[in-house]
Amino acid sequence: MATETELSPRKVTILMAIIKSYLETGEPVGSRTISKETDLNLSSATIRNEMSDLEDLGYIIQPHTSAGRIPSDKGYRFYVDHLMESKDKEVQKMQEFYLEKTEKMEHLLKQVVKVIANNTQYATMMTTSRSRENVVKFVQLSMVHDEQLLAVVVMENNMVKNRIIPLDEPIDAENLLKLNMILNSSLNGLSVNEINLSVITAMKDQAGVHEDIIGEVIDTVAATISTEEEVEVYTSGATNILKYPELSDSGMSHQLLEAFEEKSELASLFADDGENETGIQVYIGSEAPSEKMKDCSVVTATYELGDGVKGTIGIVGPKRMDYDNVVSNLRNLKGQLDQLFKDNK
Amino acid sequence: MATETELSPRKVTILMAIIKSYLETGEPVGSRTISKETDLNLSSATIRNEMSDLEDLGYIIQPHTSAGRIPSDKGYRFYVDHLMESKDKEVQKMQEFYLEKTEKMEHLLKQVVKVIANNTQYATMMTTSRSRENVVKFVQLSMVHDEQLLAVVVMENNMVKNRIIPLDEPIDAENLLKLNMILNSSLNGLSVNEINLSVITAMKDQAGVHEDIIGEVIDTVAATISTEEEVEVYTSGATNILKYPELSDSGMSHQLLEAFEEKSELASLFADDGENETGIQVYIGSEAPSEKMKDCSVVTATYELGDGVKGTIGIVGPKRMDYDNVVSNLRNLKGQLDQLFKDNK
DNA sequence: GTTAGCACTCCAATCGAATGAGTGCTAACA
DNA sequence: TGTTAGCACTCATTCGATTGGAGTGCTAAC
Repeated sequence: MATETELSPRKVTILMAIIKSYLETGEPVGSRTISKETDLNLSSATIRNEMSDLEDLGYIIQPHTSAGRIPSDKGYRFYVDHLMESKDKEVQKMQEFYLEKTEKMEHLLKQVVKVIANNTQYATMMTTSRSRENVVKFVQLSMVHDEQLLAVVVMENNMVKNRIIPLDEPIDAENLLKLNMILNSSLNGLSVNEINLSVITAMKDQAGVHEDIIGEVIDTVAATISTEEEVEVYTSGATNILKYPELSDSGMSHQLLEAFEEKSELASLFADDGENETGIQVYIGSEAPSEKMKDCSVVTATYELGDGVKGTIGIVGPKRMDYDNVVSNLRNLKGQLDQLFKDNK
Repeated sequence: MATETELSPRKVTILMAIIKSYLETGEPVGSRTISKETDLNLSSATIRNEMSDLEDLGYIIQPHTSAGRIPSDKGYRFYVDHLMESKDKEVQKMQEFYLEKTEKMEHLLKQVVKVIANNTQYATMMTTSRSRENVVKFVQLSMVHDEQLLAVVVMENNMVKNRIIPLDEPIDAENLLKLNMILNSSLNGLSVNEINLSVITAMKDQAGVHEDIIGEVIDTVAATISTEEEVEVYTSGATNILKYPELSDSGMSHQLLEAFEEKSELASLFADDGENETGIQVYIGSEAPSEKMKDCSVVTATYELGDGVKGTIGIVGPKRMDYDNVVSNLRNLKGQLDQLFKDNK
């Protein structure tokens, strides 16, 4: 990073002070303020000179002549990078919260978004990556009724899916047992995309008389474990968006809230990302993954949720976001989750 | 209804004209407008006299001196009642839409709220009544793994619930079969609140050695079919609230959107209601079920969704709502749903 | 390199006048 | 008795002008 050569230490101090003040107040910050707030013992005139330089370098912006300065995207970027570096060494300010142990992933994720949204006061969403590596652990067909067959599929990560299949005629116990054996011996240990035509044909051969039924069952099982249903998105605190005038005044808030309502859209935004990096990522303004969020900042983090499932959390707030708090929350969350899944193992 | 004696036909015409105009424009409506719009051929002065009377009677309100009149809650109420009556006789304006057939209730409900929210442009939610009459049809325990027991419960309405129970030690096939028999013979045909302590004790007695396990299983089954999880709320178009200035300007919109985000809260609002009446209900202003909605109107309708399950839909919009359109949508929905469940049967 | 001083810019708030929609009332009319 | 024309009055809204203040940029002196 070329920042060291580009900015003198004094400029860094001033830039940080400007951003800090702006994060707190939301108002453009003037030279006098900086002169008083910092312990540089410089007059406002000197600060003005430095600020003029900082503006030329693109770190701060003047909304209009005779107003104070506000950070540019580049300024925020500098602040965030600086923050990340320094926090690696320092002892983190701990953000205290606890996650209750729970059996269902669904509950855990709901809890997580709620806690984070509450702590940060920003809109929060979380989704799990549909890990295609997920493997069938157990399949079972049962007769629920004369004309209804219940198919239950348990995946390696303990996700359970089920479906009721209507039948024309009942299957007797013997054949049911046989079908169950065929299904389990053929499917167990296979991931969704390993279940190809040849596996299916082999099963149908074994099924004999009930070939047609097994076809339907397979279809059902495939649909059941298909990825489509699998991607759930959990959100919380979407309405926090309305708390920040810079977002709620423009039509922006409407679009953002719609995005949070239309969860499927969100999922795709964050899905691709975080494949390689599992750390915390900060997207400022135009860096954000969606055009809709160009006036926002987005912080994402990806976590291991055990059994090869990855979860991505995303926090959306104004550019004037309390990055410090958000990042320390996400760091703490990592700790919590890691511990949770270590214990569960 | 005493309206006929209270209001002369001419007053009715004027009142309807006022409301109609206000619904369209959202602006207070003056005497001149009415004089021109109606075919009563009366001068504005006469209209003014009549309007003065209507105000004394409480049907319309003047927001401030020298402004036009807007309908009061009582005025809206009159309009709506009048609308309902007349529409019973007239041929309904048909609101065209189609629901795709789908297997899962969940999908159907998601579709319904989406269609209605789109058609009306108001915030829409739907929930199913936790019909306590629901009865256990089928229970099954299976060993998924050495230390994991899968419990699946199917209710009479084909709702399927499942849970994985961690075990300390595996159960052998023989005992598993026995447990399954005990569970099915004891529970099948019972509704949730018929499963009381004596039933449970009886089962535990039969279970013998595995008493402790059956206790846990029962707890799980109870939790599984407990009402808590059962009430799902589907929403769509919540952000439509922002489209109506009278709601979005005051802090109102924030609260409303929060309510729509915190779905559980909504559920309880509409749950009690509609037990007796299965028709369409209109709540205007302070009649609305929640303090938060005192500046809104709420239209609810309850439907039979087959197998004794009832669904309640609720539409929340400004008092200046297009009641006509909303009601005809809900009427059409009733037709669609009835047909859908007739076919399925 | 730093500082004091000063002219200048521009936003935001304030005030007042003009505007116009709409009413209430009165007197005349059928 | 019901209807209408006319007129004075009220009040929200709009617009422009004024003002105050915060902040800058520049220059000259330290």
